Amino acid sequence: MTTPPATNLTQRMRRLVSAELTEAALRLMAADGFDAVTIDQIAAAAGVSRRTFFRHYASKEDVVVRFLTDMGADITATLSARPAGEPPSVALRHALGVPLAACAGAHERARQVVGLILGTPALLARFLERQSQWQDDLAAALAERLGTEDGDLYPRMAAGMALTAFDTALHRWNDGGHDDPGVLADRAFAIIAPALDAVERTA
Amino acid sequence: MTTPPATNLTQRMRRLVSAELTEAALRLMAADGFDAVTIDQIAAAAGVSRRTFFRHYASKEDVVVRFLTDMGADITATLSARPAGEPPSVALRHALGVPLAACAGAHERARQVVGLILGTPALLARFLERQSQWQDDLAAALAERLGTEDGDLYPRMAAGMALTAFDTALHRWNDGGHDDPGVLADRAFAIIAPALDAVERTA
DNA sequence: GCGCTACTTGACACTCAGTGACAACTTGCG
DNA sequence: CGCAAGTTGTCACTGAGTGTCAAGTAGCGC
Repeated sequence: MTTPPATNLTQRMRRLVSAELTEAALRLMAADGFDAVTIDQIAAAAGVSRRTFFRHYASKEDVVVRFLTDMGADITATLSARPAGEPPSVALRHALGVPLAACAGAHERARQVVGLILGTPALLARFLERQSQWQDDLAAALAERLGTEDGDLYPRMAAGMALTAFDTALHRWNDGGHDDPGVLADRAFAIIAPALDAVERTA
Repeated sequence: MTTPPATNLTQRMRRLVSAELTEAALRLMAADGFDAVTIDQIAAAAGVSRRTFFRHYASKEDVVVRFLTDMGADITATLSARPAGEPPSVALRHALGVPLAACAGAHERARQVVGLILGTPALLARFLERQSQWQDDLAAALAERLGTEDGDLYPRMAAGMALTAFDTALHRWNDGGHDDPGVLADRAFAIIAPALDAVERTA
């Protein structure tokens, strides 16, 4: 879903270089920290020129955070695909299950990336900026689902609460907690459910 | 509160230069946009050298976002000062009332700064990073207030929900809405209240 | 197979952000 | 008056990010 099949050899080569760059970047950053690694080092480790790095990624943060963009589209698509009668709390839990499943899937790599992002101010800032985009998209999809009028604060609030639950689960999973991110998310969503599914919503 | 009285002349001069820099920065950015303004231009407009700019502010973003740091301390202090028996939704509403009041107070300037922040990706990222710090502090203060055990997700969730309400009110106030930020916040907090004040909290 | 177009790459040069070091100046205090 | 502390300007440097141009290679029609 996030990796459309590469038909051309040119496109496959391009993807290969991108993958080489992210792998080199993550390996170096895991060892020395985000700030200590220069783009020259990343490019050299991947066997390309510095200029080529910027043809694949817009910035040093981007090479770590890029995949979040595609994930945002998947999240919103998942929400839109949920049955119309489903309560918002359940639909949102399924939507945010997409990135959580990605964490639970690639355990070692995911923990490394999450730890790097949450532990680096510059990366955390970019991460939150992406989440802000997720919130806008989720709110739009929710408003579409529920047919709310424009002035209503509920869609954006619901999206924000769901992302708060996601964030809290992610933080807890990252520092110390050996729990599964899914069960942490379930606990977090149980807290916000009373607000998401308040009775007078349909009135 | 955010501006301790300057005793020394040296300190007063320093504050004056800082104020001159922020005013020059905001004036230039309001005209040409954040990215188009260089630090050389800001320093020149304030009548100081480029190096001096960096002795007052750590980065170009910092000159716009600095005041948020002091505000974070005020917010947490306000929360801690609320009566112990007060429900979390009310206490948090009062705490987040601090920055909202700052908006309602300096109308023209506040709208300018908020519009600049919400409309500039780099500034939005820094803004959200600061809010993430607010969330940590608020969660710690809440855990202290309620005497929750370490594994409990509630304090961080409650802080996140309150900040979601704050953010939503701020966004709505910024684009279009001529409402008072306070009443927007009241509407937003009414949505999250059922989750914040769930009955089995004290059990 | 030949040639043309499109795409990617490397190399060079440039602007701007941010930092370290040093000398000159001013304030605060004895 | 004289000294310690703090602020400022200048110079020099690293690193991020961008524009431009020439060279090389895949894709495709002839």
